[in-house]
Amino acid sequence: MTTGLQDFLEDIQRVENFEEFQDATVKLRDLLGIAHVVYHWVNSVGERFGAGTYSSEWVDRYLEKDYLRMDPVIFGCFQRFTPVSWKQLDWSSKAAKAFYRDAMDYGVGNQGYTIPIRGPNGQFALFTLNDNTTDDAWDQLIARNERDLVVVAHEFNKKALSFDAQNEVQVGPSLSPREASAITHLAKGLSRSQAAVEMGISEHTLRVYIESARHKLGAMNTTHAVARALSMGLIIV
Amino acid sequence: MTTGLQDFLEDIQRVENFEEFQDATVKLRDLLGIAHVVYHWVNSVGERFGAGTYSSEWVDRYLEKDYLRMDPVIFGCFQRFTPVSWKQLDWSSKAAKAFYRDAMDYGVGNQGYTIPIRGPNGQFALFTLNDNTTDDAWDQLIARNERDLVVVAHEFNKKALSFDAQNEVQVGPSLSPREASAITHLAKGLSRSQAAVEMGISEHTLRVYIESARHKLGAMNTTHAVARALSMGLIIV
DNA sequence: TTTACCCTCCCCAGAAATAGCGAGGCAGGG
DNA sequence: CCCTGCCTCGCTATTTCTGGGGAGGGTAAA
Repeated sequence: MTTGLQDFLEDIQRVENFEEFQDATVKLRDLLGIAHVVYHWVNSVGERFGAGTYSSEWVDRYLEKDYLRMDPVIFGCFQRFTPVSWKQLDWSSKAAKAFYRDAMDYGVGNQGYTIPIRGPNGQFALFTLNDNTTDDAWDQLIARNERDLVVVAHEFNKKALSFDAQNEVQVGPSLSPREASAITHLAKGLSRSQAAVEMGISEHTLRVYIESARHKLGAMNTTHAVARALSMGLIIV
Repeated sequence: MTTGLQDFLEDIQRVENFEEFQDATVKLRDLLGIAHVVYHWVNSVGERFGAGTYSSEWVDRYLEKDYLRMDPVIFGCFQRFTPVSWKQLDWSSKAAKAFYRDAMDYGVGNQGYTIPIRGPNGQFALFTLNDNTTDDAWDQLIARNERDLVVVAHEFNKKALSFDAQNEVQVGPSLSPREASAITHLAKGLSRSQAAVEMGISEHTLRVYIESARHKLGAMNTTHAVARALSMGLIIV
């Protein structure tokens, strides 16, 4: 560790509740001398959890306007493994530009760096640093802390997951091999009859797998089941 | 960084092909003075990519016996976010015990530490350290390198992903807001009629969006379209 | 201004999926 | 040994989707 982040890691590990978690984001912000530090996650059921230094006005507006569905940071990170500087993202669409302007108006800085983190059952979280500064200054800050930040982001996520585990006793469903196979074929676009041929079983049997998978996944129909299996990482197309 | 892993990180970043990737695992093994270092990724469909210091006999046997389906390391890591020591896993089932004995016979050490890593589109990889030593010695080694190893694991995965990306020339399609919205509702489990109500339009209109999205995505049916939109990261449920 | 894409609405017939019931065999863990 | 979970197959009626065909108006870029 080349900066003071080493000590900060110890702090995170002592976090025991949401308030302390929130405090940790503030502390990290001050430590780095930047405008904002934010952690939030989106899970496959649509629940959300977040902490950070954005103003509550901005958070409310973000939710109200459903910016989640047009935020280039979300989209960019969703398709990527590596952290991204916001500059690298595609802000060309009209919606994205409007969103960007709106964010600035609510005190979000022009420079951002977001680390995507993925957990079990399709959990997807983002850890973001934000500031108002020049490209050069920002790049230097990132370059200096790049590796440590990955570790910090993971520690934040670990904590967030541990909070969540208290509430949810469930470990997420799992599919039997045949169920997974059936759902996978459907996700590839095969009809039930085609999938049955592919698997060498009767369509009736295949249907039982789909039904069974549907129930395990708590899905209302086949399409929903496929969507859930995909976002929980139970199948891969 | 508290160990020599700092320099090693530079090495990984210079890796340009599979041979160098493989060499990097060997180098890390020697650096840490342990028996094995292995990176591999799992793709529940069966595709795999891997590099490491396990003997080819063991790798072959692993595949031949389909150990992927009963390996407690795979299972454990799949449900977890944090790295695990193999000791913490559940080795109580008959199949797991047989697998463990077999692994020992093929030169795998009794101590293991595996870091799960998840990427876009349900990518799931494992980075494993392995050695033959006492519990105490192993715990100390891990404690000393815990954080650095997370970074190292991520660098390995980044490289592996970049090799894979060379093969795929993807310039995905994009959906119009209404199309994306329609597909998102279907992915949430709504029927066409429900989704139409939700969007405040007629079911006929909704159908046009779905059709249009289907064509853009090159999908054979609605389920396929939803699956593609999800795995391309075009929608978020 | 033209072109292109987006949003909205309509009809119909055939294909496919769904919900609800059933049955039996086989393996593993407690 | 029993129980649970998995794999396999069957029937029927109802609902939903799919694949064609239309039409008109809006906005934005070329």
